[in-house]
Amino acid sequence: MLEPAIKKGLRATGRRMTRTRQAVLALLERTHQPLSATEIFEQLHQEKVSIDLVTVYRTLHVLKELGLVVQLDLHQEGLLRYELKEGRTHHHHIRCQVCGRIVDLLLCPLKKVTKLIERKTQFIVDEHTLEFTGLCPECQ
Amino acid sequence: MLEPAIKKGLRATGRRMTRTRQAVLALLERTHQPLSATEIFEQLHQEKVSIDLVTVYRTLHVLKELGLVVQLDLHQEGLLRYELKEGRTHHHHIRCQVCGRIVDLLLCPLKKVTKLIERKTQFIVDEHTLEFTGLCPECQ
DNA sequence: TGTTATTTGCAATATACTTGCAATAAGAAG
DNA sequence: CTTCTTATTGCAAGTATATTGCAAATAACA
Repeated sequence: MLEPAIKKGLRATGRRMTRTRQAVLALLERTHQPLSATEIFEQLHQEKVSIDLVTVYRTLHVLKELGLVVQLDLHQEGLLRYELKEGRTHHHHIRCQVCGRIVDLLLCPLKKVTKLIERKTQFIVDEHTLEFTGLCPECQ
Repeated sequence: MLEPAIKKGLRATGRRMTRTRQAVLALLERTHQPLSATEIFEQLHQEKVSIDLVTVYRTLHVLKELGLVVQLDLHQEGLLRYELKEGRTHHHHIRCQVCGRIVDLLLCPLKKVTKLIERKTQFIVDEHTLEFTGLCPECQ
């Protein structure tokens, strides 16, 4: 249960803990895959939780602003996914092109590369996307 | 001029070289930034070339199929860009968050990482996205 | 329990991209 | 150079993801 800490974060920014925010958070907590807004909407409807898709989008926006959730733009999906941060460190993902399963890669090999890019381009690097696709063991 | 070679590729797949395909190719050739479908559409219109946005999308689709063009999904843009392949090797990009300028990074640091991922996850890795955002020297 | 500001749902809108179909044009054949 | 076949185009409409405006509902404090 991460609710108490989250409630604090919400209150600190003049926001409220609501049924719908609880529902979205709880779903993200018990699902071990990054979810899209539509998937959250559909899953909650199956569970007879009444929530509008717009509210899902707005909730995800707030949770992202509070730093509770990470927004993912996986390779060749054309939509955004979200996963709970919950003390986890920066990492990347690989998605199976056949079954859609997403697996965490508990690594980021880009620290040195970022330094190199800053030296070569004179940019100040802010963020990066690094996402893989392939075939999972079951789908090969 | 890469037209003759391209014409061959088109003919070989039962396709034709048309005014619009020439126009899109020529624009990609003289522009040294990856372009989106909308940008191509607008630029050609400014140059008084009559072309429909749908045709731009379809043309890019064909050029990608023929392997003449690479499709890019940069970090936090929510649209696809295209650049001519034209003998260039696989590389990545950094985009300035302020002015939107896109600079080529003539590197891909992921060969070893890919091997590692395959070993650890048992996936067969197919493709990856690696794109950076930051501040360019002029916008800092 | 009442008050007020936040949040929600609904409808409408924005943006990127795709599809169906009749009209047009490329380019091969005569 | 004219004709014929078929790929290609433009237009209209459609799909998918995400955003915005506003009145109604609700959280949380007094």
